[in-house]
Amino acid sequence: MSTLKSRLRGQSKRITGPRAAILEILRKHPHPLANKEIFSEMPAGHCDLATIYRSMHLLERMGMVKRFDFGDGVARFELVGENDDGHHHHLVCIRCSEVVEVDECFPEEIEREIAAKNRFKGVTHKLEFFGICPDCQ
Amino acid sequence: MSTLKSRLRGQSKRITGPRAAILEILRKHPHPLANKEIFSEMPAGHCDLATIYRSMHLLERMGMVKRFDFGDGVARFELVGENDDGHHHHLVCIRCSEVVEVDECFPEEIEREIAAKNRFKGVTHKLEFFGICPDCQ
DNA sequence: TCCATGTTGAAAATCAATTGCTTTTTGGGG
DNA sequence: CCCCAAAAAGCAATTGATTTTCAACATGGA
Repeated sequence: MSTLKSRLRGQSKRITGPRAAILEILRKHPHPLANKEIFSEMPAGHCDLATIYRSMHLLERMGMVKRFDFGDGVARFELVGENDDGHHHHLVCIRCSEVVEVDECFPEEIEREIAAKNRFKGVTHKLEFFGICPDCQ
Repeated sequence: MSTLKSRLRGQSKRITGPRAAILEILRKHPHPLANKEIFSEMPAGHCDLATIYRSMHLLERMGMVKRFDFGDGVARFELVGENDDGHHHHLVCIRCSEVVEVDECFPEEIEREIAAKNRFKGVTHKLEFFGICPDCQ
């Protein structure tokens, strides 16, 4: 949370109730959360949904959260750890939507080859796995 | 086109102007097209956008087109070749949106490991690369 | 404490995609 | 070649996620 404060201050952004609440909610959830889910986790006098959308953009720009796309038209966010760029992938059950974090990543050498072959710079990737979880089989 | 006819007939679906036009447009475009792009490529008395949306669902279900998601909230489609499941990936320029087809794929062995480790069945993946193309650097 | 500026709430606006419903087409049968 | 039921298209309205507008409000440095 101190990280949040210093980073926000560094950009003359303010520490507000909604922002702190959002980070608190993300901190206690191990999986990517949709804005609506964050919204419904909001304690009591919850804030406006638009505020959550705005906050997520801010936090994403600051590199404090990472956006994930499971292809269902809903953006989900995860807190990014201290010394971590948040780059990782997921295995999602197409039946129940259970999400498992995946440690494996696309091989760097191959990515470099792809970049070189096409003369692209700054190449990254988005990768998510889909399947049927043990409970849904 | 003959494939289209036989496949459509086989499911008591009809061969209509809009469907033929859509496939014709996809055939002459080597890259994934958004529904709106297909719409604007429509000759003269173009059909309704809703018809394109409905047709894409049908063609996707029939395995004649493949849906791709570049993370910008717009679905794009590509024609699937005869003896091909259409599974491949793209390298997209984040500046000008140029798209290059990528032959490389996520290593099967690793995908199998991921599936096994988590006891998931029927695991597949969505993978797209992003970077800056030669012209935009 | 005061003030400039960043933020929020609330409602309206966007945008892609979907759906309801009426009118047209398509294609097998006569 | 014409008829008809079913499939498909046109068109308008709707949904859902996300964004924006704008007035009211809160934060933090002076």
